[in-house]
Amino acid sequence: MYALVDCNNFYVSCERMFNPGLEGKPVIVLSNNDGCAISRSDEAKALGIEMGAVPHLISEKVDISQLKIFSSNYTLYGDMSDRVMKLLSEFVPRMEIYSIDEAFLDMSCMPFVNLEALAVKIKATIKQCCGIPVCVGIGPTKALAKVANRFAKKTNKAYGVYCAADKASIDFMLKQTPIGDIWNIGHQYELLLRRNGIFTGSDFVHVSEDFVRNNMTVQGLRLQMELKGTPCFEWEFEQEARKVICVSRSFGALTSDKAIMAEALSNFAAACALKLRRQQSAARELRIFINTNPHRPQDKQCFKSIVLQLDTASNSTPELIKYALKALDIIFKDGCRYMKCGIEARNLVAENNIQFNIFTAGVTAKKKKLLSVLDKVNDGMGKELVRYGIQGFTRTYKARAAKLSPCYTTRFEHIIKAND
DNA sequence: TCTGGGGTCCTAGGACCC
DNA sequence: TCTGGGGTCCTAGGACCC
Repeated sequence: MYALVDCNNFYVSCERMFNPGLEGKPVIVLSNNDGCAISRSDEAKALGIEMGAVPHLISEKVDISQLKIFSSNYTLYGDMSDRVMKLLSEFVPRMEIYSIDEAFLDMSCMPFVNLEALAVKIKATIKQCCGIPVCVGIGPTKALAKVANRFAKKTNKAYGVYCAADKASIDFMLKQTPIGDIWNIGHQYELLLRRNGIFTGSDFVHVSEDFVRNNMTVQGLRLQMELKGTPCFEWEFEQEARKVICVSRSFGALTSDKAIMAEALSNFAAACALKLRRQQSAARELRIFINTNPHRPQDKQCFKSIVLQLDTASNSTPELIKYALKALDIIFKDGCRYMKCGIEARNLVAENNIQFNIFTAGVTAKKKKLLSVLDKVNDGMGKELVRYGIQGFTRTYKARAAKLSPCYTTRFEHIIKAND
């Protein structure tokens, strides 16, 4: 049996935790660069604010003075997520962290436990210890646990638990679940299925396997099996090494200044190198890209990217910066107003498995030591103190984050003060 | 003024091999 | 009429997730 625990409106709930005045009010959290809404309180949803809604359109629709808006504060959300996950891990022998606000719990080795009662207890504990409301769905497969979770949220959020452990409760749930609400059925598949008269989870389960295979690939077939009760999605208890590592951001303002782009790209390359070192990988290939704003048809458009093969696989900050700047020299064009750039490390190998050549073998150990010292210093400080010159200090490209809340749990100077 | 960022998996089709 | 057959590897593109 699987349980899926999912935090309700997670980012909004994190903001509310440290700002109780937000309780009962419409609250939204914006994406990077304050672009669009990515987390909404129930009150904000009730006002008709959609996922992905952009602020200037929201202000046309609702009374903006009533709405509390926040930039996303990933430091805070990441730390709150760690706390929730740590608590969850105390209830079960094994769990899989699925995303920042969701985890699958392994309930298969608990034959004498009342799973629904356990779920109720988990929910209460997370609320009490972390201040975050969650819902729990239970089912014999991951997909059914997912559907059960959504069902709990929609039908009885206050109780927040649905146990789809037997045929009757599974059928009951699938009949009431619109096809588009099922995990792994996105917009395109929803349209396709509706065109073919499939409107609910229950309809989908009864469609022929051939139809599903032909129209939705083996992934669709696996999903159908899961909804019928046969597990096809495996446990992933250990976080597998990433196959691609990408760092990219939109700028706070459009720019045609190559120096600014170089600064941005250097910082993204440094972040990318750090991520590579954290998972003990090195890249054999880098893709560097720069984009103008596709939403401005009046501007000259430029979408350039280039893939560079590295002589020797690398996760070194100065190396990646060097390649990034070389790439920028090749693809940068004067006269375009750029909105975004990024770097993607691909074709990764294990760090201790790098094929050196005759020129690089000796130097690398020394470089590696230097970088590990640099990482240690920066880690100890909780922020990036030691940097390369090209990374700069202006950060003029920086994304907008006009309504950022404090890092309540990770910075001493941001800790809440109690009035005496 | 103005639309996120970071991932995964699968498939079709082309290049190339014997 | 009739232009091999069976592989591998790579890439681009499309679907999905939070």
